[in-house]
Amino acid sequence: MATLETISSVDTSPRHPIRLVANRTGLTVDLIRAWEKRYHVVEPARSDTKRRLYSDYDIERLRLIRIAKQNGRRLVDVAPLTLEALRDVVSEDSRYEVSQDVQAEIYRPNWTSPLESSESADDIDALLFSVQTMDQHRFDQLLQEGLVKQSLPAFLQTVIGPLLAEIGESTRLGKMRIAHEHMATAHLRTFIGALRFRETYTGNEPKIVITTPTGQLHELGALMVAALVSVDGWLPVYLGPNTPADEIAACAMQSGARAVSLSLTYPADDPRIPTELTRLRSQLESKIPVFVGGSAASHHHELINRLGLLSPKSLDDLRHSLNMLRDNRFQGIA
Amino acid sequence: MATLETISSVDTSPRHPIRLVANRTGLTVDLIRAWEKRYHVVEPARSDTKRRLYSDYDIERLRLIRIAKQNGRRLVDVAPLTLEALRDVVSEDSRYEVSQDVQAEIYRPNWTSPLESSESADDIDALLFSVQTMDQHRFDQLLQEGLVKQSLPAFLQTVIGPLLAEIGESTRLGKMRIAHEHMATAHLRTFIGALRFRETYTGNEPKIVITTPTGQLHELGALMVAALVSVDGWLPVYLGPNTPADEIAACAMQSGARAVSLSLTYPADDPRIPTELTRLRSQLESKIPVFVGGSAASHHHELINRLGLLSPKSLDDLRHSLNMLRDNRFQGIA
DNA sequence: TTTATCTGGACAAAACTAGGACAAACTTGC
DNA sequence: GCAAGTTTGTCCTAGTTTTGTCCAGATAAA
Repeated sequence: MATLETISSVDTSPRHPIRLVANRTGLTVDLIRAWEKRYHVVEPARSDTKRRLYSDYDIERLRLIRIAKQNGRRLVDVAPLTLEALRDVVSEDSRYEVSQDVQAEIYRPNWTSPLESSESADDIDALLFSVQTMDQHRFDQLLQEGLVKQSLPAFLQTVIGPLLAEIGESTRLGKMRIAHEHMATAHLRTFIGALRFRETYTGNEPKIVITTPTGQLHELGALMVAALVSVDGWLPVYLGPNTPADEIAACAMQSGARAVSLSLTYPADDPRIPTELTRLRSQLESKIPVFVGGSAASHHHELINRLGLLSPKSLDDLRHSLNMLRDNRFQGIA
Repeated sequence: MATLETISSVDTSPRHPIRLVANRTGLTVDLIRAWEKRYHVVEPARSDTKRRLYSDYDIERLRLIRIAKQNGRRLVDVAPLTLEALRDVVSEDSRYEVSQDVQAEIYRPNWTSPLESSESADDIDALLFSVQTMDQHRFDQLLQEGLVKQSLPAFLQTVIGPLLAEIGESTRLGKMRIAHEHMATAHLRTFIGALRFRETYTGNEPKIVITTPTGQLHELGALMVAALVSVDGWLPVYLGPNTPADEIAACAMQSGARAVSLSLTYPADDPRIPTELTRLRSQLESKIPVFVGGSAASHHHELINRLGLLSPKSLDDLRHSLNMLRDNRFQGIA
């Protein structure tokens, strides 16, 4: 539960000086102050000597407002919005289309006393049921609702991850048809892919190449990573599944990426994996870390260590390492 | 903020400044004002300082009028129309927007001949350039802009189709890296997948199962079909690529689909295709037509005829057949 | 000491508004 | 086929609002 708390909401503890906020958001120091003066865009806490101290929440709001302005919004209109409302606005605008967002209250049934621990479990059951009845519309609806209820990282970890595991298991045991699995996978591909549009783009984000190596055809894990890291201010260079090592390296070079993330799921013992990982590591600058995740990563534990690749224990672990790297506090292999 | 109402009707609350409207519709600020001055095309609300504030309804009208104009309509004629009337006009025009023979060529790209010149050639060049420079943000932006300029069917046929052919060709000739192709494919997968959300859902739509058979891993063609048919009031049951025949049939049965559409692209001569198509046809009710499209469909011409499958000559041909089927005027094999 | 941040105000650039001018493209009438 | 009229996109001017940048003097941090 403690870990869930830390990832389910944006940190509101005030600690960042204005200079850092300016660097992180791409705004000038003067402008941040002017916005505060005129529209109370953010009202940072103060140190005992009146220095402004911004929280992660403030920074995220400023980044979103910058994007909203770029999209043609007026400061007056966006300044009073909450973080969630801002996300919606930016998401809607950057897609140039009617928002697909659904207000959770309308569809949320009258659960007067939901059990805390099983709340996500109920969601997953409902999702599984909609898959088995091939009710696509309900499936999409449930995904949207689930996302409204919690933050994106929490949603991916508590709903999407377990859902994928359940669907895979059910199909393997014959409780569900391959057709059901296909439908769910296709919809999740669309859904998670669209999540990246919710996030902001300033042009200053550090880049990370995300893909799966040759032979690995399942891309949902990689796509989840892409959605996840964009929350933390990275720009994912997403290449889809099944990318040869040479191409990954070339892409990292051309795009100037600061990291590479691979996802291994199935088949776990593909004989091409050692070759590909070795080639990738040798062709990449050594200062660029390679993260290897996914359910099949543990099958290659020894190889990963030998090559000096990184194998985060969880999505949270990956996020943490990337945050360190982004802020130039990365220490390499733990 | 978008609520559920947005799904069935368009929001009329005024909140968008003119710059944002210009961004979304592709019109210039001057032009929007000129249209208002001359024909009262839209009469936006005003802020307390006389700034124009447009509603979603206004934006949708402007977007449709832009398309109608591009199709040769005069402003005087379309300016007074309601949103619904405009939709009808645009939908009717889009049927004749592209000449039949050009469509056939594009839908079934000839990999050895270069792209024919068209109005969209500049757009495609810009898209190709953004792929080669790995400028993902620009790529997405260009896709959005392209979609604003014309109707969805026309956009898929004049931009997306040729773009895919061009990328494939460039990669084959070594002018482009595999990494570039991967990035473009991944983004297009997200983009086209998200298009289906634009359409409305009443629950009464006839369903069509859309997928690719075992061995066919490229799903973009199938996904384009899914986006396309939803414009004409079908509900696509999209299964992603690589679905076994038994599963397609089971899915069609469970969902009560009235048609099945398959896309064949690569490899064109996969030995599993005859078996799979035969199995599918034998397991499906005979009244359910199976459409087989994609660049590799012509390699199986004889097989398709023998099994009584349908091979539309173009995306427009497919749309036409489906419209007939939807209205119960379908005559079977042409 | 030097550098960074603070407040409050000044100023200028950018964006918007209204009204009108103009040329290119298109239509109509002969 | 040509001239006259109409339609339409773009541009201009001048006044207002909104927004970004800069400055001065004071205080705090490195």
